[in-house]
Amino acid sequence: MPMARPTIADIAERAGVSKGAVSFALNGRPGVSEETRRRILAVADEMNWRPHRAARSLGNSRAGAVGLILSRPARTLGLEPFFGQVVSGLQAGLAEDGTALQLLVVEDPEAEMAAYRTWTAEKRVDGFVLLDPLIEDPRFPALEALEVPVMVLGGPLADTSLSFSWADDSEAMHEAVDYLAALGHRHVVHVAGMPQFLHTKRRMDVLTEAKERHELAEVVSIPTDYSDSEGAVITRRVLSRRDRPTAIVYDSDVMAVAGLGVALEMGVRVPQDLSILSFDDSLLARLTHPALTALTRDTQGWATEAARELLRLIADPTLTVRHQSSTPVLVPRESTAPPAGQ
Amino acid sequence: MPMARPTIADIAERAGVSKGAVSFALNGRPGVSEETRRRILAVADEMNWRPHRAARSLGNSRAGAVGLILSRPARTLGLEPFFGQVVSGLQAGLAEDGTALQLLVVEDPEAEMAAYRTWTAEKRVDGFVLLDPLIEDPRFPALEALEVPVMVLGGPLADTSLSFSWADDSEAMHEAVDYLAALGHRHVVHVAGMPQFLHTKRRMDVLTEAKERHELAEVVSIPTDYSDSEGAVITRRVLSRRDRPTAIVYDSDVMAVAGLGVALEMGVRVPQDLSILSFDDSLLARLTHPALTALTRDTQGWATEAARELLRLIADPTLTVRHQSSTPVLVPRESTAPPAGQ
DNA sequence: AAGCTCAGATAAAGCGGTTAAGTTGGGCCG
DNA sequence: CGGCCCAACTTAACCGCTTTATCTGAGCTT
Repeated sequence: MPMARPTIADIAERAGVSKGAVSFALNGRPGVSEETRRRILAVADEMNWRPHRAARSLGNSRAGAVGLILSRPARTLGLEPFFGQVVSGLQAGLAEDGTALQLLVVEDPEAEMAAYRTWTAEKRVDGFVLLDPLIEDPRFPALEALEVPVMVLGGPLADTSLSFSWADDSEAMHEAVDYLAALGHRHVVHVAGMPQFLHTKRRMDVLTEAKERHELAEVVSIPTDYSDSEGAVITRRVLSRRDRPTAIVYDSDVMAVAGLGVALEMGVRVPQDLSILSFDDSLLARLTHPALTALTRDTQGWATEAARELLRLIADPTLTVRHQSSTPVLVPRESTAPPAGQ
Repeated sequence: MPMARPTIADIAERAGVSKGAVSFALNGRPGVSEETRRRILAVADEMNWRPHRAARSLGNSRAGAVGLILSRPARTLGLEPFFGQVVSGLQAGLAEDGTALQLLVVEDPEAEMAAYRTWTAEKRVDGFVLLDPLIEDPRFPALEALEVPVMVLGGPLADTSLSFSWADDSEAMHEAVDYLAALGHRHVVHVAGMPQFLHTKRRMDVLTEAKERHELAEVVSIPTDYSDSEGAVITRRVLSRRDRPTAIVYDSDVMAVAGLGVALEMGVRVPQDLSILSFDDSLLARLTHPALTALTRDTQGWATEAARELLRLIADPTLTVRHQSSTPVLVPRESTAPPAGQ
């Protein structure tokens, strides 16, 4: 029969020291001589000891986990590659420290807020990662009030003490528009994401500004809910106009692929009659024919960096981290070309 | 300043009872009268009390979490919609009970095994969910030895005491092959998944058997690593033969989409010259043109059911659960048709 | 040699719950 | 009316680890 889980008391007995000494030794803090430390570590190793998580948490009031709470319809998780990337990226960063990732998917923002409160009150996690910051995000003040470490993926954020890690979407959007303008496009439609998202707004702002800079004839941003169906509907609508755009920028690859499908269905050739650019890259964008020109970024790496910053923040809650990760890069593929008649 | 987190001691004092009574009341177990219970609950509610997770775990030796450990290259997580579906499905089932899902992504099977051991030793979780059972899966005996509740997603499993929840892949594959045969296909290639996976083997077996049953001229299963690139390479190879197949069944939608791309690139028309069927459905399969005929199933619902079963198992570890979920269903779309010259 | 300091260890008090083992007092029985 | 039982509570131990005193003795000072 397997021996019961050893505790530090067992180690202490076997090593002939006190529980306290064992704790000091195992945590690498002063209070024991080097020699005793080595002896204790040897015994612990020999007995195959592992700290009991709950006991440790109770003792030092660290949960050893951080929370990620998503309020999107659950099925979105499987659809948007973004989530998988973020989750595995976060996980990688946290794992370096032995910290776990607790995931919760809820249906609405109220449930999300409730979960922040509950998990904080239960000391279930040491901090949170927030996705998709909104323009006037009600979660920010609430979380500030909870006085819990938070790392927002997105930004930059003003008017909040919360930490964030951002990528320069504006710059990336500039690059995209400059590229299209250089190709000779003057009628550009932007199929955007949810208008309340901060990054959606920033992208739309760049577009408005770009219109003047490049003396474009038309630049419109149309907000959506990120679904493939809205992407398709809007594409169908703008391609049905007499004065149709020669280029469309999509805020997600799912919408871009849906849009491409509509173009095919309507006999609009890509890229001859229409250029398509996706502000989001993934396998999806590469598997289509033609493959989609996209703004690509290392989402996973970004999330890993953010996770590390969050761990720093948890270690020292007085910090406010403002971290910037690399700017998305334009990867030209087959879906963009100069407009016909150019 | 915010009042410190209330503990049951605070509640006890305020309600004029002992800590024990409070614990009984809050957990709905006998030992207090209905009236006292109500009073205690009222006080707890008023003080906005939440149980401290670690304390509770230490007391009743339940971690209140289950683990999901994946050993796949981290990027796969973002690529395969399957994972997102499973994660959100599990999460939904566990949430009903307030149980959390701990996720870990590791690079290789050794690290996966190490994590099972560590998490069990640390009492970090109460049980595990296993994905992708292998034919002679070394994880099974190891986990049996650890004496920890486990629910395998896949099966059916023999020679193990582990519980599992399965969907009848064989039956589904039958349906797919019958359909193709009925359309008139006699040369069918199966671009399979990893050969060591149990479900890959079962699908391949069905195909072999189907060959005789339907008197097909050719039926080949070609194992792959599930990557889009292998899917493409193999498709290119089989389509280059003089005697090319008239239908290809892919074990994942990612490979199916990649295969469709190759067909387009080679001027092979789908479905006129080639029928494509995907043994896996997701947005991906629906967004392509033509949309892919696929075997579809409610992965998320399956995971939710499995999660519930795992909770039962944790409550009563003597159980061995054998749960069957619904069989995948064939959804004909545009990528399948009778072969040319039929 | 008395007085200090300080490293190296011990003992014991938590941390916030759960739970086994008492302790009451009222109702019911013969 | 004494004896018993049982529901309703209380006490206190315990879960496994951390952490804050507290203790001890060797080495230095003066």
